[in-house]
Amino acid sequence: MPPKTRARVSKRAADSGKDDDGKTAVGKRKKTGKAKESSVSAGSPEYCHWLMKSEPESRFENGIDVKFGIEDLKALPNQTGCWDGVRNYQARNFMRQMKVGQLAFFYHSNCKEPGIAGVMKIVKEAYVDHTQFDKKDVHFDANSKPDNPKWSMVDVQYQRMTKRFLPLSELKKYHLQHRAAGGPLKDMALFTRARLSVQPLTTEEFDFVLSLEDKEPL
DNA sequence: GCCAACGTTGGC
DNA sequence: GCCAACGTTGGC
Repeated sequence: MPPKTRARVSKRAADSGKDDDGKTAVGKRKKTGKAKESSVSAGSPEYCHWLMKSEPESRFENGIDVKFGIEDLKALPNQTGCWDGVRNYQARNFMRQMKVGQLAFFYHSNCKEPGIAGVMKIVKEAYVDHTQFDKKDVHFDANSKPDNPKWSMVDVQYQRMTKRFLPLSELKKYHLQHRAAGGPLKDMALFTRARLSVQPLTTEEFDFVLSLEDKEPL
């Protein structure tokens, strides 16, 4: 059985050279079992902003620490890393829609204070996540074969910290307000698709969240 | 540590 | 292709 873990990033720097060409992941893919694969072509909106979750606090999975917070991304060469370890089809499919230059929130999950810590940029589009073939990796997937890889990743580069940390609790208050009275966060995936580790934001959602930087905490 | 929510698996 | 059982996510 494939590991069904939350999305997580390794401490690996992204520039390690050997990546199978970045385009294979985006093109045709075989149907893989029963998981629903949303497709861009089927009239779904094309998103251009994202939110990606990772855990900033130490947690051990099979004896391996999966901690990877925004400070860890910042510390990598070129402040760039590959977002490996995503083992959920919807999350993977969103990564496959990402384009170079697009912005994503770095979200801290499963920690003291969950919320948005900073902004990063997509610097390489989807390509094969090599950790799926690595028996020693937490995210090894015995069902995935190199001639038909299941999982993809993108490279992200640190851009900046948000001017202040934007806690989940605050975002949730806005979400509830907006759901009741209308507003940009009424359908935010963070709340409507709670467990999705890579998720899209509309421009309105993204801009509204960024505008909170300059506001007093709610 | 609890547990609700929800994605995935597998029997039928 | 349905759906109950199972396992994981992730806030609290």
